[in-house]
Amino acid sequence: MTEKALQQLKTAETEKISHLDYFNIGITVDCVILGYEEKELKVLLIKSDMQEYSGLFSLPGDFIKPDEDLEAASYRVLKEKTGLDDVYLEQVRTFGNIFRHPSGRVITVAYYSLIDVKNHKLQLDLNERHWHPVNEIKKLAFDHKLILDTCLNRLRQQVMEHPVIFNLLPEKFSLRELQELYEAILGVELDRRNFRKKISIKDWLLDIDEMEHNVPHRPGKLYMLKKQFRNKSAKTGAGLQFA
Amino acid sequence: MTEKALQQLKTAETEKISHLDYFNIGITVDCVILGYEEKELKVLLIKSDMQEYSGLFSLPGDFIKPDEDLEAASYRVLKEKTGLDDVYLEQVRTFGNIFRHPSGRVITVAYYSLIDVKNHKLQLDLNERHWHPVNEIKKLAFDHKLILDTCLNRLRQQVMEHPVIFNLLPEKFSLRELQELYEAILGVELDRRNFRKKISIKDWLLDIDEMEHNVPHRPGKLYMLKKQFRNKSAKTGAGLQFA
DNA sequence: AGTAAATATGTACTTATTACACATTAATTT
DNA sequence: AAATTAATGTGTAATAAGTACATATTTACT
Repeated sequence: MTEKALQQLKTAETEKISHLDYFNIGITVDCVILGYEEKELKVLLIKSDMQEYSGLFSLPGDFIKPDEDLEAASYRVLKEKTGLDDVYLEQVRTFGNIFRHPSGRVITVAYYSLIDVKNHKLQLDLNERHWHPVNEIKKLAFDHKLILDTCLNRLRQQVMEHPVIFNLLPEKFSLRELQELYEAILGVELDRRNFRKKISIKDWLLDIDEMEHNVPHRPGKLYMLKKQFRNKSAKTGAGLQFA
Repeated sequence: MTEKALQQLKTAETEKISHLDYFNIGITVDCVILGYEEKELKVLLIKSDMQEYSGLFSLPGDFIKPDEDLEAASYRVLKEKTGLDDVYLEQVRTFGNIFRHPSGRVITVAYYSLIDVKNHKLQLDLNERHWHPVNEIKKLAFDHKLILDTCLNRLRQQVMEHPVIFNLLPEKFSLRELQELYEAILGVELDRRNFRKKISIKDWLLDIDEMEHNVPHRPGKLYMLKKQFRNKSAKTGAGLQFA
């Protein structure tokens, strides 16, 4: 940014602050990368490399590069940590308390994404990256527990209205698997018949006329998410009903 | 931020970028300040002071100060532009495309707030601040039209679930006034009986046993928002229903 | 052949949503 | 004072959605 340009940025209210002050704030993206394994919702965490938080885990994140769109930064972090790039990713909220980062002023934009754990071969032992069951997480570095909880709440709001969680499942799944996933996310038990009725009304699923294999009981039918809903942003439609 | 602290910030992925690069991004808050006047939803805009956008209006906003919480910055902007501080204010989304600001890299966090126009004496002629009917706005400086639309969509999502829009009305109001406000925000016509039924189920309103005055027809009863709902954040409660 | 464990399915009850019409009240006009 | 105007205030029937709940069926396993 040139000095001339900076002049233009200034308004009457801000003139007292110098260039260095303005631009002395770091901006990061932090990603809540969620997976689903063994009937549990899990989040990808890395060992914090900061002394202040030694022993604690934190969300993967990185600084935004000056020549990189905000959204691109979130996809980059996701790609670097998981190798995946064609996934659901949603911006949730920006966190900017002064003292949220012990080393200085850092504002972070939080995103969440949902991925199929089995579908990506992650080097878990390297880089101290691990999947952690979200229900067992008590404390994280920085304000990352708050960020995690905020993202989980947003996910819970989205989940019944939008077909967002299918990235957490394999391509073909049974209704039981889908119901168990909903139960894991919402933290409640659902009635099987009512669940099926509600899902069937949504008209999200394609009956592919295949059956489960290798289950120690009667196999269920398999379904896929209809193509038109794959990897769509949750932003689609607001759906206000009010006569 | 000290050099030592900066070292701690660096991760393997970011080491190639220098301090100056990291911190060469500006951060602002932009506020969509909404009011309601003459049965129209209006937004407070100021004349853009940038050559690139001469003649266009823009949202009020300002740089975040290094020693100021993000949220505090949004309240400060609101206070500076309207004189009000005890109002509903909600963070909506952060906008960070590279070229969204012609003078350099500026990421902005967007908020919206709702205020009672009559209740604050704004110096409209000074500073080129004006109320503009939202429905007549075709173009704004920067990406502010996108920001405005995003905030309006968020407001429309919130409005039936949370008692947020009462800041747009005087303290005492009739059900007709309230319905007209909903119609202005949602852009639809509502059935009077169904509207009243729905509002009465919410149990937000207090019947204060007063009547309208100075209306050229039969006066209606006046209501107030119950105290427990005043100036609450829309964040309260998610309300998932799924048996 | 019998048992275990899950699938698949329907109905009655309650609650919410929608569409729709008429008598009443106060101010204004004649 | 009576008539007119323009809004308020209210209820019901029909449809749709949400909830609680039980039985027969299918496959794998022993």
